[in-house]
Amino acid sequence: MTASRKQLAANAWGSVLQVRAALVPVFDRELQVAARLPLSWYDVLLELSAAPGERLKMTELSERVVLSRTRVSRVVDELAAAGLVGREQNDADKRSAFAILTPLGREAFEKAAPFYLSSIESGFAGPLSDDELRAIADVLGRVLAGLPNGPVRRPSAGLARPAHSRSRR
Amino acid sequence: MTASRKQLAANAWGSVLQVRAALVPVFDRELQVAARLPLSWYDVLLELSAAPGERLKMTELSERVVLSRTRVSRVVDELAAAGLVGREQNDADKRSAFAILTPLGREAFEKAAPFYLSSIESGFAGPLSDDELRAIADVLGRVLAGLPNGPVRRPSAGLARPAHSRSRR
DNA sequence: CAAGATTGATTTGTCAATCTTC
DNA sequence: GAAGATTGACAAATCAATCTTG
Repeated sequence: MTASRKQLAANAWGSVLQVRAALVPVFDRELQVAARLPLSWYDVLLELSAAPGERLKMTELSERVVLSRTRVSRVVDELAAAGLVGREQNDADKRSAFAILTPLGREAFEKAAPFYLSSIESGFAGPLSDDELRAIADVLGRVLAGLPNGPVRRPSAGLARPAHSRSRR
Repeated sequence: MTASRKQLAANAWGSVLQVRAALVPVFDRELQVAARLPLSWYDVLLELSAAPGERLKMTELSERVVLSRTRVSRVVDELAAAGLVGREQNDADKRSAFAILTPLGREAFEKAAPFYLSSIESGFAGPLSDDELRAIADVLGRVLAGLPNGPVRRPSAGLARPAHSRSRR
């Protein structure tokens, strides 16, 4: 049974859907148990940690996080209420404001990250070799690069390096 | 900059999240425009088409479709209201009922499938070789196989072959 | 009382309208 | 009047409780 191009494509796409559907709820729970953070919070903290000055405009944030602009507004509200991020005026353009990581937020993220990374290893990466992981990131990265919106690359989704080490674009 | 195992894992996982987040809304819209079907309907029709007798118990259906048991109940309601699936008694076990594809449902699915497959090609598979598609399905398939719930394999997510041609496991 | 399935309440996420600043 | 962002109305998805049959 030689699979047609369409079948190959559909199988690959289907596997992406299934893996994410199976794993997201698991990771979310594990994170909540281990670090009291919902995945959506973690994602925002991660992106802020990785950003220069630990701050991003809302639009930038929603480009990086896998969340809509609207949703980001709400999540940042929640995070601000919890004291994990703050909002700061953008003097150059008063329409936009920065979301900025607080010390508490940094601490929360740094505590949570190892748990999340360990979830990824045990639920996802476990049975895969380094080369296979590289291949996935590479191949799916090319898919993203080909999309209208341009490549919205994330920092490793795990531990952020110190802010100044990232430049991008 | 040699990436650590954890970074590799996080990157690969992140790319899965991003690809699915970027593409699902696009495919959903394209399907609605082309065939007046939401993706969730399509998914159910697909699984029923691929099932022996074009019928499945609700639990079986929710194992195959990327939807919760609850959600499947509701989607099947909608599909039944639209005349695309019917419900049928299971005489062997009256607790459960079958969802079964109607002729109208089969027709709707067969009309929609080419559009969906073409979305997959243009939005996802486009820049990838056959081997790369195989690699993704294979590697992510192994991830799924390693999960507690056991591998929930889907039929090709595209065109279903006639019910009797599927046996597998 | 466990398995299969559905329903009601709640949460989560999105869309359209709005407000402010450029 | 367009860009950046938030808010209220709505749809989608999940959780807990329920009902029925085994």
